Amino acid sequence: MKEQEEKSTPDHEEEDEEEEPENGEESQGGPLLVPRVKVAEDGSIILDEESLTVEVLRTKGPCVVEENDPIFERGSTTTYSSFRKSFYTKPWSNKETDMFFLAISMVGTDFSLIGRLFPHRARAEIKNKFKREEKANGWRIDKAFKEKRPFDFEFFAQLLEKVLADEEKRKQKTVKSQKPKEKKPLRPQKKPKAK
Amino acid sequence: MAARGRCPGCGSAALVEDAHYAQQQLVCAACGCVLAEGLLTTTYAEEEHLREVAFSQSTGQKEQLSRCLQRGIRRVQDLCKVLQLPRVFEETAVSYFQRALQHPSFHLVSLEKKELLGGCCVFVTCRQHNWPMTMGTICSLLYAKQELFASVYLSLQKELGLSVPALSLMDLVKTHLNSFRLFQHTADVPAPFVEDKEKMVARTMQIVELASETWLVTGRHPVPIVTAAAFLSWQSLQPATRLTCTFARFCKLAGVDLPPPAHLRLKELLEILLRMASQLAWLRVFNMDKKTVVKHIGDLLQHRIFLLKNAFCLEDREEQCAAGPGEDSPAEGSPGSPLATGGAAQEESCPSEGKRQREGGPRPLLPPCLTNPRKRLRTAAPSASDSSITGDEPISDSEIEQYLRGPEEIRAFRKAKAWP
Amino acid sequence: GAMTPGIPIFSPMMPYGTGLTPQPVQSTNSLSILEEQQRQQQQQQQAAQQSTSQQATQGTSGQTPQLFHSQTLTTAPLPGTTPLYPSPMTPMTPITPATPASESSGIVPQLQNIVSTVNLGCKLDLKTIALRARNAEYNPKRFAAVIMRIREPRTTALIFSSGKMVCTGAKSEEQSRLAARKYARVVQKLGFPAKFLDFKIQNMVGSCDVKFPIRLEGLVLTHQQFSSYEPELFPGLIYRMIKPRIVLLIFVSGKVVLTGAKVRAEIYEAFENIYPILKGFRKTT
DNA sequence: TTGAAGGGCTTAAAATAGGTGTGAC
DNA sequence: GGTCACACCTATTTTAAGCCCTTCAAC
Repeated sequence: MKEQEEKSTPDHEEEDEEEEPENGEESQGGPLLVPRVKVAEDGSIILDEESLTVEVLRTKGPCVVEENDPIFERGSTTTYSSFRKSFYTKPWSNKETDMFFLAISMVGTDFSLIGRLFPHRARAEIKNKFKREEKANGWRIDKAFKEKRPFDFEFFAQLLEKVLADEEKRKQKTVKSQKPKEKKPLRPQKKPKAK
Repeated sequence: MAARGRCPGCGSAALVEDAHYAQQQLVCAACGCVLAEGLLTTTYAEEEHLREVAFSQSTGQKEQLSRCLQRGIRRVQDLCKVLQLPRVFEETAVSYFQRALQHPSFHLVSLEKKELLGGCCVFVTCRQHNWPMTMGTICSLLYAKQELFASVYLSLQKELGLSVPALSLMDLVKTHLNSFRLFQHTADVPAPFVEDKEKMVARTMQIVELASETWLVTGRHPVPIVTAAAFLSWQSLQPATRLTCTFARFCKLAGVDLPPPAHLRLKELLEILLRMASQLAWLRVFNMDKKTVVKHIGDLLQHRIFLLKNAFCLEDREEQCAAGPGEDSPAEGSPGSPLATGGAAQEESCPSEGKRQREGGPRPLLPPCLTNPRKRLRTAAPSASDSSITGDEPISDSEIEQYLRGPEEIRAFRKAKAWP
Repeated sequence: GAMTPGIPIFSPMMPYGTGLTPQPVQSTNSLSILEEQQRQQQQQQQAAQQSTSQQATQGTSGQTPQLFHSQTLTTAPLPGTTPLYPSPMTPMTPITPATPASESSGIVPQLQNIVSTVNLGCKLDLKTIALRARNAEYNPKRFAAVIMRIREPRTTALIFSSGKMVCTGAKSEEQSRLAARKYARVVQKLGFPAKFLDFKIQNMVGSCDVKFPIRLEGLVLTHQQFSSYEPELFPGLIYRMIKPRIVLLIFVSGKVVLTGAKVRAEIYEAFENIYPILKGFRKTT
């Protein structure tokens, strides 16, 4: 389904073939390794953690790993896994933040609805923005909520577009100053209908 | 189906099928790893397909065992084989798995989670035998999402009441260094970069130990710490030719990943080393920086106990200062406690705050999270009115009405939301 | 302009007496049933608090005594936490609660979040609520409840069509109750015959700072049966205390988060229990 | 080429509840 | 094969510290 974390162990670690696969025979003898955990067999209680006798291996000798080299040498892949779900959120500029407060005064705290006012922002981004502003500038949230403004999707959409376009223009200008380049029109008119 | 056709152990694509056991197996021709069906190369959805075939031959098996259990046990066994773990591990892991599946908490979990349960059991077994297994390794072998594996592992630990020892950093050093290709000449490893494994392991362990003593390890991912320590140890063993090699290049030619946190660990280690160096008279004249201090790591490690004691105010002083950097506590004291809060301006009362690092000035040895200012959004300090609320205050209509919409607003919103 | 709800009916006079208003105990007027229920709850809570320690009442009053002599809490050799001296075989970890169990930490955990529930006692049309309240959000496809927020006390509530409500974010029991009453009033103003039944604190989260760093790897060794420390997953140590049944998140920085309490005394008791243990892991050696 | 910074995720707890996954019976 | 009884997703809150990912700034 999803991806496939590309770099699935690309290379490293193929130089250890001298290890015999059938390992650890002798390691078996180490009774110290498995102090308890005998469990299974009788099926019954196994390992009663409850009785707090559990204690733990690490306290007992370093055992296994220590001289079990043949196996140990093989080492684990230790591939550092990083893939984790997280979506990048574009930082809110001052102007966009102003628009956020305007939205609050128009619709209140319906983040889903506000999300519709910000086509490029997901509902979760709106909610996080709200929580963040609440802590950093709680008074602005209060002020915006009190200043009721008539809800006008059209008006908001056009204003936002203008604000974002200006911002983009400014950014392009910065880039242009360093490397003159053609400016492309941003945010081409999109559905104006509030629906 | 992620990386079907590739051995997770060695990366080889030379896989052959081998009919042995009741199921067919995929075996890596390069390293001999058994990539059992379903365990490493299929999803549970695909396995539903394979099930018919596999179980048609398992007639003699205990009819009691559920398919899930049988499959799971095989998974555990196969995983143990792939990891080439001692035989005892397999038995222990299987018994854990049986116990887990029998536990009411895991009866009804999703297949996706059951899939990982076996891996968790193997992982727990490794930990209990001091086998330096990381979650990253297990997850990559299972093609599991780390956070999903984590939730299954934590619930297994919680529900079965297992005591799982922490991963030993010292053991991890030995294991992890084995994947560094720096111990023999190869095309991409220049002669001066080749290092003796024993020497590097020994020094890396000393550095990791130093990191542990100086609060750089607690709460942090283990692998990046080892990676950073390995780099420092490698550089210091032959600084003349290696000091100019960057961390990134080092990892690249060693053929290992460079996890992002490793950069931070390296930086933190160098800071500690610099402070230690400032206590050595014969090094002070050199005006050390994070580059040159590496040359003297050998000396620093040798006298580390003495140097640490001198570079930081340990123990006694530490206890007094510890409270200082701890920042604020606008609320810490207790609602009405006059003493603990100590007035309003508690901001930076202790002189040993933040980055102020005047040369050698003894500063308490603390975890970086306490040393670094780290600004954080604080909820506004509780006001007097907040604490005097009884919960029975009268509620005015006007207060409630501010939350209500007027008729026209309602009309506009009904339209906006497209509701009738 | 005055925003008058389109739905009249209810109006601003009936609310009084529905249980949403003061009249704590000795109410003599209408809706005696509701009042009775409230009273019972209060008594239950008080009883619960007393059973653990009478500190609770002091704490709730807002003026927590600085000293916080918790005799009743720590005098007993840490009841549930038997593991103080876990296994005799622990290598060289001389750590043992150095404190004479009767000594107080002098630190009072601060409540950070309270979760409470209340039954409004009537079926609700969530669409209507979402449409008429500007502090509400409703997305049945995403989540089957109206999410409502008020500014004072700053809280958030989940309102279900069954009439059940969850109030979150308050920093004290009283704030949580006041907030819940306000939500109920909003719902009433929208035309529903909301009551205020079975208000109950379901969870409390507290936090504090012991002011010294903690060796989590040492703590997990001697208290393994209660701890889970997996730095690969989370930087804090998860400590599941048995009595009181509280979960603590313990960090290397000395900061501690306590959660799972039904009454604040449990938070305090749990901290007093863990404090002497933490003191055993402050030093490097 | 580096880092710093900002935003969001991880962990714990608890109630609320519909829709759907799951497996025993 | 249907019922039963859970799992478990969505959502809310809050603290802790670390890690991930992106962007943008000095070199």
